[in-house]
Amino acid sequence: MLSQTEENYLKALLKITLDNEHGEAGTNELAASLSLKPATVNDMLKKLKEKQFIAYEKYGKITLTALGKKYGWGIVRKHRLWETFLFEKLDFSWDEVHEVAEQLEHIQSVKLIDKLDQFLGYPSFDPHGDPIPTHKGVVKIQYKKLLVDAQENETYKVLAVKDNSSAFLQYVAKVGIQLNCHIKVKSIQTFDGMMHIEVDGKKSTVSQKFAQNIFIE
Amino acid sequence: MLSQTEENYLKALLKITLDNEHGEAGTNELAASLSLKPATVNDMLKKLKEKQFIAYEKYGKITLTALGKKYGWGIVRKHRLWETFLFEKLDFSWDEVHEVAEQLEHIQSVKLIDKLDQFLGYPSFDPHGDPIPTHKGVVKIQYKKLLVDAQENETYKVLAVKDNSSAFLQYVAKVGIQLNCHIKVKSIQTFDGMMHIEVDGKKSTVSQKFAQNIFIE
DNA sequence: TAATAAAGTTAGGTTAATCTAACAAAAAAT
DNA sequence: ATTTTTTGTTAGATTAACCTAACTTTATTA
Repeated sequence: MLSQTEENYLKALLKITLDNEHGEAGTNELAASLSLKPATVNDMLKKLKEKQFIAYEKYGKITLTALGKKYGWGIVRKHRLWETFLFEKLDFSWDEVHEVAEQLEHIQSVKLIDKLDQFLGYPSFDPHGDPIPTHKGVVKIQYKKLLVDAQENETYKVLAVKDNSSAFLQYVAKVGIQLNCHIKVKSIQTFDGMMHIEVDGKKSTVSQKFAQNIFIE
Repeated sequence: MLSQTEENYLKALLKITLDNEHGEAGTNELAASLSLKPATVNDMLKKLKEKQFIAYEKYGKITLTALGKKYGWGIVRKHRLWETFLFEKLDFSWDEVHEVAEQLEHIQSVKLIDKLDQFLGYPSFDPHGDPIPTHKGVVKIQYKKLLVDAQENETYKVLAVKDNSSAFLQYVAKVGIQLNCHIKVKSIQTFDGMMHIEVDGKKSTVSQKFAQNIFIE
């Protein structure tokens, strides 16, 4: 069985390798993502390699093995199911679910997760619009289009958010954006990418950084 | 904030001090209850005293302070609410809830527990018939009568069970005993306390040890 | 009450997960 | 093609939570 710490490493590695082109991660990158020092991470990498969760040579890049991906996706599944539970059943807000799910994702009980899945009606997406893997394994629905790629005078539907930090999600909520809502792009400032948008009749101006974190179609 | 380990010590101490006459516990007793060595426990006792959760002098008995009791009951509350959730909402059986609740009780989020309490309809008892403390604090409903104290040819209602081990609970279920069901005591063997009982028309013979673990009225 | 047993303590050691400081290798820039 | 910067590694230390072995205090019993 994996320790909570090991689980967190696998989850972080999964995230990084999915974001990066070649499915690779580096020691410093991983350390930053876990708020740890590279030296600490280096020790753990040896352990994870030993346990066959990662493939990795000295001074080389890190990749997850099939086993590592399996465990990583398992944690993501638990995280997203718990987020859905908190949001749907316990009336947690969008930005509150993540922190508690970070703890709940480490509970060890296959039965618990499968029963929770059933109780929630086998949801396909979590409150942030991210897909929930089934108990069989990976589900990979790739959103490609971001608000930053939008064009003037077009209307788009919000599918998911990229950043799950509570600072960002509170901002998102303030602008009136929810999952599946429609955003009309009024105008885009070519100089700095600032965007004038309208959501349910409410007008706002958002930064390029903001627009890089909203998935649309 | 308390570590999971510290929480387990406080929970065990609460249990022991409630069971013992004078509200006291001993190092070896506590060690046995946690499946640890006395030397290990001794170290932790110093830490818990330092943090003002227990009162305790070298070679003396251990008692919980008001602060220690408060935390201890908080963990019991969480444990029993999660057990109720697993039993009521996720269809876990009587004997399966304990193990998973042992993990869930350590999740840190006041909001989570209060929302869970609300979601469950502010239950007063967990699936074993044990009272659930409110968010204000301690609830102490003392059952005094055990099946072992029953008399021949009388019928009793089951209020709770004392032992929560899955071996015992599976046995209880096999005999047909549920919370609030009625047990008719047909006869009692004076030599060894063996008891012939009937539950919903189903006849069984149970040992004195068994009868010492069923609360009745 | 003295001997024995039980309960509790201390000292020293282990492992997992972290750190800092110093070093080595690889990549980027001049 | 050197130098510099970035990235990654190693060595040695720390802390929490555990252990064993040896010891001390308190309680029990003969």
